[in-house]
Amino acid sequence: MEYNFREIEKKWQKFWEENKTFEVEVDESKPKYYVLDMFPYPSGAGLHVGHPLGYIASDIYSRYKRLKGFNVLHPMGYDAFGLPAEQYAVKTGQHPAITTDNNIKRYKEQLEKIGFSYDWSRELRTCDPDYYKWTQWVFIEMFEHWYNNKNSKAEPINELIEIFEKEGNKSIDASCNEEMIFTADNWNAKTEKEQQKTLLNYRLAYLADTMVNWCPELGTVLANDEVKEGFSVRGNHPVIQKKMKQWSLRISAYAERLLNDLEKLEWTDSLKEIQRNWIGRSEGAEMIFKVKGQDLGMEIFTTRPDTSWGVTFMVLAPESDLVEKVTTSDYKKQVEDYVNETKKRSERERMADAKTVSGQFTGGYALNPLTNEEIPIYISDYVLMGYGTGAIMAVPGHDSRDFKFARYFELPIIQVVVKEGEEPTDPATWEDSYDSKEGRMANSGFINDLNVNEAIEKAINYIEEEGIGERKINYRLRDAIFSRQRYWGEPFPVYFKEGIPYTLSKENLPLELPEVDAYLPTEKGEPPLGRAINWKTEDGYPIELSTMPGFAGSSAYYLRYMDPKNNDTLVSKKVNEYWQDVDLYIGGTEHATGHLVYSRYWNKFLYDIGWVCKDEPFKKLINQGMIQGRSNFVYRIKGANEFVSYNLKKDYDVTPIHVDVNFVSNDILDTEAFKNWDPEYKEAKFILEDLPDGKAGGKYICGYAVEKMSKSLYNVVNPDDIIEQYGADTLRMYEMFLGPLEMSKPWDTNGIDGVFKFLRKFWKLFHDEQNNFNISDETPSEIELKVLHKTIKKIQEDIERFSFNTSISAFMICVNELTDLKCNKRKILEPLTILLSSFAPHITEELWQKCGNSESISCAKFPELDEKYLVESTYEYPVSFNGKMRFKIKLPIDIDAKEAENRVLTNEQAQKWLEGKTPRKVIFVPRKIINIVI
RNA sequence: GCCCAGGUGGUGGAAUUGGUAGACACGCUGGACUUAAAAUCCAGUGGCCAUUGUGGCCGUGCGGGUUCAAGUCCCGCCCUGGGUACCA
Repeated sequence: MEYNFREIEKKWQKFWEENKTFEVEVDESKPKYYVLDMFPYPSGAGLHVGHPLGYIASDIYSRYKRLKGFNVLHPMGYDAFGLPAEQYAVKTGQHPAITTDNNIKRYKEQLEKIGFSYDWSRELRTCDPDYYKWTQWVFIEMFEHWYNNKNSKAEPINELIEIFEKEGNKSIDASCNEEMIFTADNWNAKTEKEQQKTLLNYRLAYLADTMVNWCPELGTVLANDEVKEGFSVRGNHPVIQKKMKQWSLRISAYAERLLNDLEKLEWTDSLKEIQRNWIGRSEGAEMIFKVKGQDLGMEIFTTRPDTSWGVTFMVLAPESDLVEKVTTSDYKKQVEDYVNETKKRSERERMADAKTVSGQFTGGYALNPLTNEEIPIYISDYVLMGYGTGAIMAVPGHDSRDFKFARYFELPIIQVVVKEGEEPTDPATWEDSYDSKEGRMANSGFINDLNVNEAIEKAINYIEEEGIGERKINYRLRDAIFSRQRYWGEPFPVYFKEGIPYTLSKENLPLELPEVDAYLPTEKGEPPLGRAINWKTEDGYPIELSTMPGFAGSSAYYLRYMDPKNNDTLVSKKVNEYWQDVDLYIGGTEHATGHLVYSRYWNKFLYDIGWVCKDEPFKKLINQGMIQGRSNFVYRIKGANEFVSYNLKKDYDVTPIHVDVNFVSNDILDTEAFKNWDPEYKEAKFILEDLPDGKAGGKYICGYAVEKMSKSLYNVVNPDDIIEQYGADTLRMYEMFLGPLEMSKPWDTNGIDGVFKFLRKFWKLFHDEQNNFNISDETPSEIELKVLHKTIKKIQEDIERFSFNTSISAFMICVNELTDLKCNKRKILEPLTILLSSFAPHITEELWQKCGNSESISCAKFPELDEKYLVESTYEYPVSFNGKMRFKIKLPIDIDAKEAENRVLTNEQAQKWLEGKTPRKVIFVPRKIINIVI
């Protein structure tokens, strides 16, 4: 029988489904292992060949762990809320639920063809009310907790209220929005409404006026990670800054833990680095500069309090509340004009303009608390409201932006740091500020002559002693904006009473997404939920109109997979204690600052309140590389319907045109398919390569380029087509064979034949020349056992370090060797089949069954490595002279250095290279090399 | 600007701890089988030079260095990809 992959793959996919082969339950008798893929957003385009790369890798690892005796949880689901389905709904009127459902069906069909070992009974989708009930539930929990900095932990808001009632808030160290000190009496005298307003400043999920990224085109606010260089990540629309009342999650409270706990994780250094930069910890001091003639302080943050003697002016962000207060009447008009101008400019414009200096003097002066000198206060858009305090002390001598500003407005520049061993120079002669991370202090009072690090310490201590300010650690990480003015997302379980938000009772969850007549804002400019009929509580209070963002549903999905059908809780304690956390998480690096930060935060919160037993969700994480497209080009002669082959194009004036890669194989164009592609090319003529005999009329060779895989570049390859032609086992192995998992690489179908040939060769080992199944029960020879055990060792090591491309070449070597040995012995082929089964599950199930096994091969045991078959009695040493390999010599494995030297030097070939000289030195490295120095 | 990866034949890549550079494939060339094609099988394939054969020199982005020995370690540069940014 020939290797009929179509029949075999269908048969075993059906078998796994019917026998629930991969469904798992809590089983205390076995160790657990949790392998997770980042679940996909089911887009309308379906999967291309790049998407399954990570899924294949995780599936190989899952199947391997199962063979090793682990109880493996390996689920799949869909991140189903999101913008594209909603935009499609706006265009066509089709309900996003229907679009999403169709897309999911297509995804699942495609995924099932690849033969993954998912436990499909645990499948979940974030748009399912039974699922988002728990997203809403966690939101309510966050609303009901505050962050206690003293314990570095989230605690119930009720306990906070008790403290307020007894002693006010003076002993509280909370992560909160700006808050005045109040006493117990103050608190108790507040009305319910006032108390609720105050509590909102403490809640981990809070409603507040915030500067937000507003995207007018999408009609919604976006989180920082959803904006890149002033444009929305989805759709690439301009984004502006705007103050709006929005829900936020107090993720900044967790900044320190999110940063420190990175050390515990087995993630790549580059990914940890991205998160470290995103969290952006900087150490320094917060200082207060008094405003001259007013009872008013300007709070600033600096990492360099040592340069305080070099401060010659102050700058406020135009959006700062202080602007109005410090501005004198003489400058009111100019300041207002400048503020209005900045407001009009988008973030993008401000950035593009980074080189032009702009700003405005306010007329106000501040007092430098260290020197008591008067310094002018300016406003400028190079100071951002969102970082630090929205105000800076400017040190033009040692900061390039301050330097440019000082030059422009002709403000004084003072040098306070001098490079070691140099003398101060006149700043008037400088072309730029002097980078001052190292050096010695000058012109700086009592810290003169100290080096920078000592000076920083001494300055901070002084500032604290004098009550000017305090040591402070600042984070770049902002609270996560949690409202979206969209339809297709989780509704907030929140209603408003006198404008104050209250959460629904948990018994009433899920709060289901209501029907609307259109997926657009209302005439009043409210979000689409403003169109919902009767969108209020039983008591008639209005319900929140925004919905939650995409990352809400993906923040705890890994927990829900553990216990997906539980109606009483997100995940039961017992189940959580068994599965614990994700042992291996595979997905793209694009989630580094979004999902991977949010879900760590979400998980830490659930850990604080005792719902989960691990404070980090993903122990080990691997980022698979992107599969890029490999586009092909034809070269059209300008003004003609004639195409010239790649190597001849230099003689013509041509335009390169993308051609569908499915008409091209090994860069050779199928000219007939090309003619039929588009009526425009029906009459196309071709100038072909020369044949070897010099005559024209050979092939049409296309050019190529590596680009993004995209429909518009005609370089999309659909896994369904590959499976139809070669089978899923070939697809799986070829995707792994392409190169290291983490590396980005172009998809090139050309090499796939090699893998396909390998599987057929493997199949042939089990069959005789007439294609009859034929294996022997003879005892294997030493050499056959050596081939097998060499392969067991290599495969095991490679899988453990996720080096799947090298495992595949090891399989190829093994099958080539067994073919040469004409080995068809059961004792060799059965263990080899198990080894291969995580990579190529269908063909191995089939052969396993033909060998007479009744159970699925996934229930087999991974073959034991026996080192005794690998023991060698000799080793072939490479012998090099002055580092250059010259010949090889076979020597006993246990030979000592002296004996080896003897044997080598007396060797005939060595004589030739010694040229009669005596070697100066002989280096003998056992089982490695012999090097002779002459 | 700053931070992180990476640069090896015609192509994808291998070399796990400093120890034989180019495993395994693709492609290409030649051959067998065939009326022919496909499939399959066999041989060759880093570059240059020499040759009846044995062979020699060069070679892992560039320039230096350490070492008996460097793709691998160190210093300086160039290039590609990714992250991030008026971050005080």
